[in-house]
Amino acid sequence: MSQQRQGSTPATTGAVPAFPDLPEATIARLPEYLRALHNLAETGSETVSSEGLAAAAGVNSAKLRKDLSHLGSYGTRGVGYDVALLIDQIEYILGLDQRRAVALVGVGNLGHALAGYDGFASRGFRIVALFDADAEQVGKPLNGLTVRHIDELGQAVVEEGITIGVIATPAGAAQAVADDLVAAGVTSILNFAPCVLSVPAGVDVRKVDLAIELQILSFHEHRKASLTAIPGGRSPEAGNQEAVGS
Amino acid sequence: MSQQRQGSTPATTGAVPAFPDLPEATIARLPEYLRALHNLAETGSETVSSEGLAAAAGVNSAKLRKDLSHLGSYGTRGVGYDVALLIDQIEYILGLDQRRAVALVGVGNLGHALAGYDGFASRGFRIVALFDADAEQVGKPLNGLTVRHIDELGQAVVEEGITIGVIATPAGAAQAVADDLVAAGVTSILNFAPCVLSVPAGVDVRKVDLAIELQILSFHEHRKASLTAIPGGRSPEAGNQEAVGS
DNA sequence: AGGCGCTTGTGAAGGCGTGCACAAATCGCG
DNA sequence: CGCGATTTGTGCACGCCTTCACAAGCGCCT
Ligand SMILES: NC(=O)c1ccc[n+]([C@@H]2O[C@H](COP(=O)([O-])OP(=O)(O)OC[C@H]3O[C@@H](n4cnc5c(N)ncnc54)[C@H](O)[C@@H]3O)[C@@H](O)[C@H]2O)c1
Ligand SMILES: NC(=O)c1ccc[n+]([C@@H]2O[C@H](COP(=O)([O-])OP(=O)(O)OC[C@H]3O[C@@H](n4cnc5c(N)ncnc54)[C@H](O)[C@@H]3O)[C@@H](O)[C@H]2O)c1
Repeated sequence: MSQQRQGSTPATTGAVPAFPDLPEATIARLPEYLRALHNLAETGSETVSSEGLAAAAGVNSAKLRKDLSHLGSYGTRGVGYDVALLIDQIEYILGLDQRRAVALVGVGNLGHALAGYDGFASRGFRIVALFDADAEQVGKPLNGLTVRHIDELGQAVVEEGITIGVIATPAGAAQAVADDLVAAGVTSILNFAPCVLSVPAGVDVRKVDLAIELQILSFHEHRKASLTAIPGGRSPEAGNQEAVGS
Repeated sequence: MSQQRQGSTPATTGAVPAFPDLPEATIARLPEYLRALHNLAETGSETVSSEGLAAAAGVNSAKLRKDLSHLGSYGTRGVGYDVALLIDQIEYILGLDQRRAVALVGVGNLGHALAGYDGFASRGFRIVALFDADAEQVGKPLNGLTVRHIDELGQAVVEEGITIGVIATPAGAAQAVADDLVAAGVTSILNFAPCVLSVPAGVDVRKVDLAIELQILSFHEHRKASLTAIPGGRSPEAGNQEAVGS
């Protein structure tokens, strides 16, 4: 019922580690560095110091240096990092030089926005197929693609070489869609539905839940308010305002 | 019948610490617990064990117990947790009993989807105002609200009691919008634009970058592929290219 | 050629988070 | 009323991550 998180992969062969196993925290920051580097490249910068790049990415410079050191030594002491080289390096590590094919399932409110988003194409991805279960949607053109029925998923995954699936269906359908994606051969899923997905080992799932983000912000608002306000905090039992329901 | 006092919180003022300072990691999981609890409540469950709730939320049960223990002791040994009580408790901690007012800036592709999303309303938030800089958009009705010009932001924040702002504008405009939001009195920002925002201390920013999520998945795809493939990894300097699918 | 200033790469320390394992507490039942 | 089954709450150890601080390396200037 769990997902992701393989145990430590012990060295199998004594082969050269062509693929350094980076810390998860580092991996999560590489895309941010990459975006900052692309911005720098556009402004004509040839090199950048760890301090400069760290500022552009919003992180500590020591952290950035340690992150990059995991990829190898691509900086020059006294000078900094070669912007173009570092871009290639990070894009290679992230596997972006392959322009991965992505399938989007659920062409509703959110799905439409995602399908029309050009920020994916510019950052290494191609949405190559759209799916929905609603007969009303199937067949409609959308941003150069035609919405297909979910039954064609398996076929499309093979034909288009899809490795990543995006779920933008209601929560109730998300697990079924995930099962379909896995069955079709997809091994990475980005889930926008507010629910926990169960997938086999070897399949990676990342979840984006906007309501959770807002709730975290709400907590900090609450905390900030309780500090500036009168110290007497109240107890939650008193049900004056109705609670949220769903 | 209410106290969330920590057993050992010495060395403070005599004031009661109505607000336990939870670990960030715990805070980030509370919304997930809350969602799982609402699901359980709908199925009629009165109580739930840490094991059961942990499974529903997709976490380790020990972790869940430790998280909840930070809120106080709201479980009963040998029985489990009272679902309704725990919901109230978490909603109180997260400050959701106030149904926070949210402003959405940028009514474009993504903004339309967000404005029409009912998942916010059902989880403690009210989008009370929509803003855009485009004269074309201003004045248009959208999901019961009228799009207003960004200049009216300051006024609306006061009138509507807005504490959270959502930025759904292009990256180039995001910093300016953030400045406007802060100037208007907003102290929490959810940013969808792919850029780093600079805000004064005391203002919280959370960022959602979908391309980053995909890139992290891409990394794992790349890693998985490099394991199953021929061990001889290549160096990225060689500017070759390989495409998936065809 | 040599020195100087700048920047990287990293050892070490500390903090945070996780998960195990178990004592304490509670309920149900005979 | 006591006992066993069950489940919480938590002490503890371990590993990951962050941050500091600095030696090593590089280029430039004199
Ligand atoms: N709209 C937003 O801004 C937003 C924000 C955050 C999260 N979400 C989440 O994203 C998901 C989609 O939201 P939405 O507003 O687009 O909903 P929606 O109802 O507008 O769209 C859902 C789409 O999924 C399709 N669908 C349903 N079952 C399917 C199945 N089994 N296979 C394929 N397609 C199926 C429907 O036909 C519909 O077109 C929801 O889980 C929602 O909670 C949406
Ligand atoms: N569309 C998506 O699915 C998607 C996904 C991920 C991230 N994003 C990001 O979200 C942001 C919005 O994306 P989009 O596709 O909706 O873009 P969009 O161009 O469709 O919409 C942007 C809107 O912002 C408005 N705007 C511009 N400058 C403004 C300002 N100074 N003040 C107020 N409003 C202003 C524009 O008038 C427009 O209506 C972008 O940063 C994009 O990278 C979008």
